Amino acid sequence: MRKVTMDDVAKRCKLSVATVSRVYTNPEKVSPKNREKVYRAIEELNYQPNMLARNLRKLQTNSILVVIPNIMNTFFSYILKSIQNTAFENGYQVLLGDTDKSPEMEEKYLHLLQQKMVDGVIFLYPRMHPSEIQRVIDKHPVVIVGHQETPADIPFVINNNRLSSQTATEHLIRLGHRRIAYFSGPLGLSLSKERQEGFFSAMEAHGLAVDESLVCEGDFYFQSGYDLALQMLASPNPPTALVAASDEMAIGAMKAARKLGISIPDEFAVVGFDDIKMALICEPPLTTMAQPKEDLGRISVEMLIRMMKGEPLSSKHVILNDELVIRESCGFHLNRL
Amino acid sequence: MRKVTMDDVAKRCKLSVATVSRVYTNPEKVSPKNREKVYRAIEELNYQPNMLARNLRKLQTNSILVVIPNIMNTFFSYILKSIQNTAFENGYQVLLGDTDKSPEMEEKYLHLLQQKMVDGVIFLYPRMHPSEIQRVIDKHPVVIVGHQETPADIPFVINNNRLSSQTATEHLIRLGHRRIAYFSGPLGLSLSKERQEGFFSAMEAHGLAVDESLVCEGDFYFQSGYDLALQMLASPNPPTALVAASDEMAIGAMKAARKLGISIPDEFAVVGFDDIKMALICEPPLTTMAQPKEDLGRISVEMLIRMMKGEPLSSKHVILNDELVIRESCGFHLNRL
DNA sequence: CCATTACATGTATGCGTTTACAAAGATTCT
DNA sequence: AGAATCTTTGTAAACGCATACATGTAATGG
Repeated sequence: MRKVTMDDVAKRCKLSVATVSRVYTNPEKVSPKNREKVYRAIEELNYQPNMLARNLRKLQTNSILVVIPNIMNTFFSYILKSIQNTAFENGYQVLLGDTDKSPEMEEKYLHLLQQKMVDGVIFLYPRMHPSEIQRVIDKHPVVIVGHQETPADIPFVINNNRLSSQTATEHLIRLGHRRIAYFSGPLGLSLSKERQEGFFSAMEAHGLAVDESLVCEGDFYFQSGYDLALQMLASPNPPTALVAASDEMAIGAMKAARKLGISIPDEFAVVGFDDIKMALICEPPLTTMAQPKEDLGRISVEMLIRMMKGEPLSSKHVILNDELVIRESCGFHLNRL
Repeated sequence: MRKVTMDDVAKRCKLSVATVSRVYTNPEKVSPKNREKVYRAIEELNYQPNMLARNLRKLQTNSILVVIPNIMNTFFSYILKSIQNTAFENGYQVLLGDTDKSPEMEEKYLHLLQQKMVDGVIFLYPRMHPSEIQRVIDKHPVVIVGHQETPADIPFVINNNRLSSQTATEHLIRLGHRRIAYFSGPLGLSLSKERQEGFFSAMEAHGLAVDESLVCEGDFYFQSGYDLALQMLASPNPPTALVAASDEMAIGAMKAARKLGISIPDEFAVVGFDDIKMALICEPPLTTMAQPKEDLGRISVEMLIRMMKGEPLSSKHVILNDELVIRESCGFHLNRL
């Protein structure tokens, strides 16, 4: 029982390869009688079309590449999951490109486009410079998720970082906090800057001074939130609340507070960003700006598919809104705004 | 700037396609002088070989499929990450197949093998029946991770569930606990059964009776641990310790304990299984059996690559040992065994 | 100096499909 | 009935590369 090709099934049912091929691509073009014969032959021989040949002939692979900073991060993997689901429903395979946040890796993966290994790519939170991206992809279908600094007109879908950060900050202000700290992500990233701006503008809008010593740059991860908070909370004039640009940092900060015997939310309120799985499970459950992860994934795939099919995009840039989910880390958790 | 093929670069440097092709596959077979010319032409034309053609010609894709129950689960995604890294280092792409634990999805993804879309697959924690797997893969390279019920001789790499569960239980026993609860995973899975056996055998070995009302079947996830513990801890005669077959369930149980005002580890000790990221971050940090996730991933890829190359396997079945990492959820956390 | 070998290159075939085109058969219309 | 049209099928040419084989050229040995 060696490899069975389309020729074999053609012989088997005494038809040409062309008609056999047609029952796959244009079943309605072949007579019901012969179609039946072909199906039977396929069944009997347990034939499966060779995708390599099909791909070469059609010059497409029906697969897309997802370039992702880190699959271990549940925020990213949630989006990835949404992407995979949507892709699968539409008959696309997804190739995984975990970059460990390295621009070099990003570029390597992008080359799969010119090599025709994938028909398109979804680029999650790129670190590469936009103009570099443009240079590499050279008119291939790409949609970017989570980053809008794209002078080249690459389609993207993002959330409204500035607004959301503002909302988070205002939540704390409304709760009576005046001395509020802010932990940002790496400021090299535009989304970090946007979120930081949102914080500043909310403070300003309410006539609150920002103590610069209370705004620090982290790296989005747990440890940095922990370290930063440990130091800050032990200082002479600690903040009463914190806006963190990621849930992990927020949770790290809470852990630091607990270590110092500072109770949350009574003595220290914190709000995070992302709504990762842990936000619900940690102690106390974290109030956070929930990003529309599912939509980010789904919409990006839908856009990409349209591009790959050469259909027009209703809009090249999609901006989604986040939602403040209030749990217990800020107090007054029964108040729905 | 149209699609540039190997013919173009051949013309450009006034050589045949054969020699151009050879600088990719057997550079040493072409004279240094011409090799240089080819390189230059490639550079000038910005040529990238078309993988579709190459794949068809060589009847292989240099990519592997990873079938995975759920990428959102950091335990799985850790292994996936290790797989991706190893694959990348060896020049392989990884295609993602998230199944949401559905055997039907598993089977669909497995078909990519016969369709030649991938050269081999790594099958993480399959739910399909082994004989079904055998039927579908039909002599293609496959290695299974985390499941050994494979009458068909498919290579696998697993951890020693029975032993580890025993070790975890003994840790609690040594700490003086006698009334110990056990939360298992779905008992349809062989690894759940193995872990449960380990628990029972440890108890028996120490002459301890197992109260059947204290062993419950969960589903590995947070919520089930929470629900089970909430009920059990509120009962008249609660256990003083718990062995959970997953970290998520363990953390769920700790959360339930906290809700009931039961202090950990003083009134209730718990040990988990897996050593997921959250185990370090949760409160208190969880003592757990750490699986060799990195090795599980790396070794499975290494085995698969050998198989794809037709090289012999030094051993078809690899069994790795877990490691008890002692943190604070059982007390006496300064004691290294 | 020619026979033998080693090396470098070119020619041409095939990998397994899809599809444009041609051909043949069935159907409709005048 | 013959022309015109539609439907169904077959023939053959790609798709872009790798490679067996043939050819040509340089190096080696007697």
